[in-house]
Amino acid sequence: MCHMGTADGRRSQLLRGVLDLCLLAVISEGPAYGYEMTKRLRARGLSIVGEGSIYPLLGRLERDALVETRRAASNGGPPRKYYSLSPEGERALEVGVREWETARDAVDGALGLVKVEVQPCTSS
Amino acid sequence: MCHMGTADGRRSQLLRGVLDLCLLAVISEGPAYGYEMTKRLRARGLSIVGEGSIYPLLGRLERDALVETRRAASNGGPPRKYYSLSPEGERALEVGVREWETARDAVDGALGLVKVEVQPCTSS
DNA sequence: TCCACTACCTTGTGTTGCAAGGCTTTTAGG
DNA sequence: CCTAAAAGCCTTGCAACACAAGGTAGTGGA
Repeated sequence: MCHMGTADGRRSQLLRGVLDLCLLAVISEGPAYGYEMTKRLRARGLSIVGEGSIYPLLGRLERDALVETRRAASNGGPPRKYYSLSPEGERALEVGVREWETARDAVDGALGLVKVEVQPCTSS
Repeated sequence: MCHMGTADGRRSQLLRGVLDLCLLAVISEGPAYGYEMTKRLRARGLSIVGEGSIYPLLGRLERDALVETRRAASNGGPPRKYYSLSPEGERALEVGVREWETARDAVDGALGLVKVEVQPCTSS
């Protein structure tokens, strides 16, 4: 067996409770299969997301009926399992994004990071 | 015994790995005792933070020598345990804030939330 | 044949936020 | 004096979950 335990420590905990949201967001932009999602997420800055993280998560999303699955053969390798959002999944994504924004702003406030009001630079 | 378990569900998980940072940030603005920190955090939008969350966390911060403690009598009640940042704590706060910003931006990107570039409105 | 890549999944472990409850000291009411 | 409430502190037990590691299966090239 193998166990390393604390690989990155804090950073891996920062994604708690948001990874499923990220997955839903990725799926919402078009059906995808698990192996590809890790690459999509990695390309977006979530560099540490591995397969061991997302497959249990995808299973949970499927169990909660937030995603629908469909099998399709691949050109080289085992058949892919494509995930797409269910109507409930879309709603969960919207709700989750709002929850994330709220929590994010609260943390920014607690950390003393100034929230910048966006104002157009028109010469009034 | 008592166990409720899933009180809020997702929202409580969003604070994973950031609560200690929030605590360090609160302490960095002046020594504080635990009971008061929950109120300070609540006033800043972290409405769900309870004592059961922060006391084990404060213990961990103390064990890791990120904070220093000092006892002081209170006007009514048991003596307060004031926490203040150690030099290591200040450094950990800086590093942690940067990690949070990175993770936050990555999540924003993965969720498709547009990042606004801040530009000063000076008449150049 | 052997290796590498694609693609899926499971098991085990450590961290940690939280509910619930208990302890101590002081002040207020009766 | 006795009780109750509040201010403070702390511990126990649990469930959630991200991750490392490893396992399986199919295809194609050296």
